[in-house]
Amino acid sequence: MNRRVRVRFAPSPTGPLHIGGVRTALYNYLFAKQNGGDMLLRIEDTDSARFVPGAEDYIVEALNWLGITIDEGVGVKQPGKHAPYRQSERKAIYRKYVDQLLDAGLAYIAFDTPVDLEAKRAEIANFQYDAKTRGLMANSLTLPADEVKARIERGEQYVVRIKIEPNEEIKVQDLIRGEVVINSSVIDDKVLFKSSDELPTYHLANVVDDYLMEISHVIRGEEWLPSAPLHVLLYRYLGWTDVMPEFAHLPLLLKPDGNGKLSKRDGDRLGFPVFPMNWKDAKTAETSSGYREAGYFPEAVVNFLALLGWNSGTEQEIFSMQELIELFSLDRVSKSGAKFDYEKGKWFNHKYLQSKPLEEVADLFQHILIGKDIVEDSEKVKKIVELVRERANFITDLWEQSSFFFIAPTTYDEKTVRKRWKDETPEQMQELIQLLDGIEDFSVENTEEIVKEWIAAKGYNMGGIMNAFRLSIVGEGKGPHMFDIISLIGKQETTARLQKAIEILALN
RNA sequence: GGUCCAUUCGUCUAUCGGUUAGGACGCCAGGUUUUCAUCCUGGAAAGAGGGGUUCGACUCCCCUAUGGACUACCA
Repeated sequence: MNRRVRVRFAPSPTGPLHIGGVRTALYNYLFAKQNGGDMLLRIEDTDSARFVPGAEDYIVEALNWLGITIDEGVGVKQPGKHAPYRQSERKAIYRKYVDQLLDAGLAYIAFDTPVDLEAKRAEIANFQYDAKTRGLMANSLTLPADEVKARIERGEQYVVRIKIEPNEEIKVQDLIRGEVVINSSVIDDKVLFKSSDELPTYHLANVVDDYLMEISHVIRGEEWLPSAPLHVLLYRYLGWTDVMPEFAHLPLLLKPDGNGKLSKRDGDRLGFPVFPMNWKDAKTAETSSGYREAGYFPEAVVNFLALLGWNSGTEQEIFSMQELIELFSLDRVSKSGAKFDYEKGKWFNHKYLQSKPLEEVADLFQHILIGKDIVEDSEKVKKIVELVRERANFITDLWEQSSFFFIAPTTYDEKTVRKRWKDETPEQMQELIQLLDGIEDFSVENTEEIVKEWIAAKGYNMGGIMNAFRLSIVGEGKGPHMFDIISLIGKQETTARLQKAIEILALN
């Protein structure tokens, strides 16, 4: 079948979008764009009880930040011809299909309350609502028609369940896993619709919407694989087999340590973000950290995520979104779950930080400086960033690497002092002050030449002088080339810092 | 418990019957450097186990083990 590629990302607004969901969205997007198709965003809010305000906006903003653009649906100015794209707003649409199934005898009404079901589960081991047990329950298959009618009229709550015929091999063709076969006897008569809120459950809403929205490919997490046969059956029951989308079930993102699927809690526990952006929980007032606020570039997050479960088959590791769109393919998606390796994520960001235009990085750093009430000439900031960025993984690391350019040290790293500040040092530094004070041209080349000549002439030890010099200027034994530093902070600041170091360190 | 999916270095992965099993992150060592990083070079590090099929299996099949998902009037 040759039809337009249309995929959807269909999250449930029960909280912030988590990184696994982001990857699902990304793969959908890459697939759609590669095939010149459409990417839809549909909000699956059929569970009124779990709805979280703000979650939808969060999802839209996160996708936007990452550069995963939506062509149709929620978050788009002109949502599209299949509006609305929020399932809660599509109530009226689903009822029709529920009735169609009911009329055809492919679904039935069940009155069993959660309490009844609980009791049955306690009573019968491995209880499942299916062909074997539905005869024991209170439903339109066991109750006389007039009683069913009466109960409904009385306002009794009910659900509509799919009627699964037992003992049939249901085949699902999966683009990643090949053919998956399941016996219909192990599928239970899933609830399709609940009268309590007049809303369908995921299974029905999902199939109906995918059909109506002309979805060609369903690309979703592996957790859906077990219910895929049910969905196949639903397409059949509804008479839509010929336009059933193709399925691709993505491997899961697993915890970096131990076992299990990566969860929201792992972020706090292991100290790295599992969300694209910060999220403030309205109830607990807790904030979960996000990649954006942690200093990640969206390109790095996309690149990192793209390679968690997919590879190009080459040894290339750095890909732009455009390259990913060109190269992505579902048959190079791996089948097994991927443990989430945060260290590699850092490396990706490091790579992007190095390859970004200097102006862009400097501009981002300026914002951090402003936040610290530091006002500095942009040309100078650019030079500083140029000197220190290779040692940073994140924009936020830049401060730690360069703070001494802006603020003179007030304390001196103890270990470095012990190692680098000798008895003869104060006198040497005093001489250095004199020397520097006499230099007119404070350029890197000039100061370096003069100081080195002085060291040689005096017969001093190069390392001894330079390390003490560094300690005085930086406050510890780190940082870029000394002459680069002093040329940026200037003569006056340099000599002042030396003077101060001599005074303070003399007290030890 | 049941059903389904999966299984190559610690991690992400390449390999689509014949390779010294390759790359990347991380780790270790060396080099560069006035320091710390960066960077460069090198190194250690893998086919879960057992049966088949085959001239030949990481690769195909079966069993076992292990991991994971699902098993709600949640998605």
